[in-house]
Amino acid sequence: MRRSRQQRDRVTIQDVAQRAGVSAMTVSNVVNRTGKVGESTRARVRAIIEEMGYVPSQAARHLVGAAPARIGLIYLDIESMFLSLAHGEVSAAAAEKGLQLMVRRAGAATPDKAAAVALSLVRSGADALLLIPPFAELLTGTPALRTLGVPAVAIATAGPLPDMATVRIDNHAAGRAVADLLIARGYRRIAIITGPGGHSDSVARLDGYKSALAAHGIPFRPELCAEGLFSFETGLIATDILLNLPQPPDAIMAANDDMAAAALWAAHRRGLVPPRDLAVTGFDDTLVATRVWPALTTVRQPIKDMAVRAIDLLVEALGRSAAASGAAAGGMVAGIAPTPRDVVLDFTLVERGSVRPA
Amino acid sequence: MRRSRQQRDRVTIQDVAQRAGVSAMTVSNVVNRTGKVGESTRARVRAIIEEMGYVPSQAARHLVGAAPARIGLIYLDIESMFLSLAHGEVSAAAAEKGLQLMVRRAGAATPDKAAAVALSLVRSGADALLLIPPFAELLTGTPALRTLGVPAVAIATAGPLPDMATVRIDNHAAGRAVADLLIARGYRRIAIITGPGGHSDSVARLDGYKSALAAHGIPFRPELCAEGLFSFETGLIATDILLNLPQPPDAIMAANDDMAAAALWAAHRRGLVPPRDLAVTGFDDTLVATRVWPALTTVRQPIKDMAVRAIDLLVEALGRSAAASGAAAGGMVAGIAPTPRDVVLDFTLVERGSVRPA
DNA sequence: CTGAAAGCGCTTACAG
DNA sequence: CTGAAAGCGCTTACAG
Repeated sequence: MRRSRQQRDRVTIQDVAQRAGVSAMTVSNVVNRTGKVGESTRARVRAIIEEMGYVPSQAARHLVGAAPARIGLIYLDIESMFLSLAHGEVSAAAAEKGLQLMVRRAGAATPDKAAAVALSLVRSGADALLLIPPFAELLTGTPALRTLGVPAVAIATAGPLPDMATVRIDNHAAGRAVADLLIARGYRRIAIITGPGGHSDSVARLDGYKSALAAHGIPFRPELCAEGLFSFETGLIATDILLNLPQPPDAIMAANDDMAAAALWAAHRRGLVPPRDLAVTGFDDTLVATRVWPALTTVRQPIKDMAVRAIDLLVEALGRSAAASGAAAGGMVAGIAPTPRDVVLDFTLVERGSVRPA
Repeated sequence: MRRSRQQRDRVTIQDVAQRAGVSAMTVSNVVNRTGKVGESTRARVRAIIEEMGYVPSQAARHLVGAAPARIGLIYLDIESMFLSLAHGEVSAAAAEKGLQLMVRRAGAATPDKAAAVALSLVRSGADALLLIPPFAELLTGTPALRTLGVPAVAIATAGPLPDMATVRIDNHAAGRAVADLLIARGYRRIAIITGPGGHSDSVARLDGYKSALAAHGIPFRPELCAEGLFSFETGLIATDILLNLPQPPDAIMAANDDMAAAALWAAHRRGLVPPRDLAVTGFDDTLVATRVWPALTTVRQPIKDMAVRAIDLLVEALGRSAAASGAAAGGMVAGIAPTPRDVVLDFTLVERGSVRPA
């Protein structure tokens, strides 16, 4: 009489089978579209499934190893619009493909922490890892990642990585595009607030900036180069340092929108009116870009597409590893198409009010 | 030789049992701290679990109905800082308790859509529902919710609801507090941008605003009352309407931070300098509150605490329904402590630069 | 084209 | 304090 929580009105494959007068196996074959079931049987079973509201138990499918894989996501719990967007999009993309996302928070952004969380994720059954900043950089090259033995794909890295697939934009080109725009608009003392030194995407953007200056014969001045940590607060500090320079910049390129918002903030606080007195550009095109005044000219990373592509890569890698073991069992050896290891998506330079118009 | 994806190096309860020279049941009892295992056995088993890196299979636990419940979350895919924060905090709180969160997107904010998604969630195995705005209001009172037969708890509602537990702040008091502050700072033509008419939390805040005016002998003027839809764009429109009034307001109370950011934006666009020319207040204390200039004076809803409390209520309700069926089976009848149906948490009025200081 | 059997990893009664 | 047995809902070989 007593039913466990699971049993709550659950229609099982047996119920459907019995009602349809077939075996559970046949129902399973109908549900999974294996094409092994006759047309008439299939139609009848489908109708009954619909009528009874049957939904396969994910738990049971997992148990027999037939469920879609579970992918592990490590996230850093900081107030970052970009990370929370990325987190959300990955979550949506995974759900779309019917994958289960296992998210786990890393207390700090250190290789050790990252490795520990990755390990715990894999032990709990994660079949693959999806890395969002800064975890790809933290984990790449470590023995931990190799030991885990699960495929990993990273989003928004600076470039390709040897031990995982990557989905990203061309950060060098993006940095170059922003600097080119600023130069085209007549700014000449262009400062840059980079991300933390270790972040190679930030380094790539800095290089793009330098190449733009060089192309236009503008000398690179180290004092116009300030380092931030991607946070609003560090953006504020960096901007104040820049604006206190004997010859302050007329434009500031920030490595993300949060720091760009801070640059605007610091400018307002001094009574400067952007973009007249100071141009500011962001990066990522997060929600804050359109909330601040003036709205930020920024680089849109296609986060949603990146998430979708990353999930696709994961599905592919997972499928391939299954196929590989099957082939091995069958005695075959080669012929497996290589997964693209580095997907580079287009970015968009979004022009808004924080840079003066042409 | 061939192993399914599930089998990837998984250490099972059997492996541990064998190595420890006990039965799987005993290992299970150690893992689940049932207290039925002797001290020495427990210590030995624990050591072996640690050594082998055993992690129980959630799938298997689910299958036998012993796993922590799965809770369904319906979300609306709009660009709302508050909703994305709430989503994130609920996700974190659920993970903290080891609950599995099943999130599903509703295409539109209609009762039908909401009911359909809720049903699909429950059919897929959700044991309970966690409702974030606007789904509690959409679902309350509908036969759908009653039919589902799972406990539901809602976050950030205007008041208690008859068919679900609620975790919220006192919206009337919050509206009153903001208006009181504005009046104390000398503002007298205080406009308000509300949420959509249907939203009762918005109505409650409006009432709080009215009561503050009344308490200070300031007449309520309907023309100072504009309706928004919680979006930045509608905030912009509402603000322009207010600022175009023959006698424009000297302060604007917005129903959320996004619309407050829009009010600031519209003010800047006209060359007004806040808070000198116009005070603006927000609601929710989301990330944008500190990104805009000047930073928003706003009401902080304790989203994180709300999420935690909501999850706790759910766990409690789930446990109780299990206990209830157990008691029923044993022939008992009453004595079940009622779950608190309406938890009211404290809000905080956060003063920042968008209102002039005392 | 369809099915009977075994088993995924775990826990719940039920015995000792 | 400990264990043998049954079963959760599904799918994978293997037969017909």
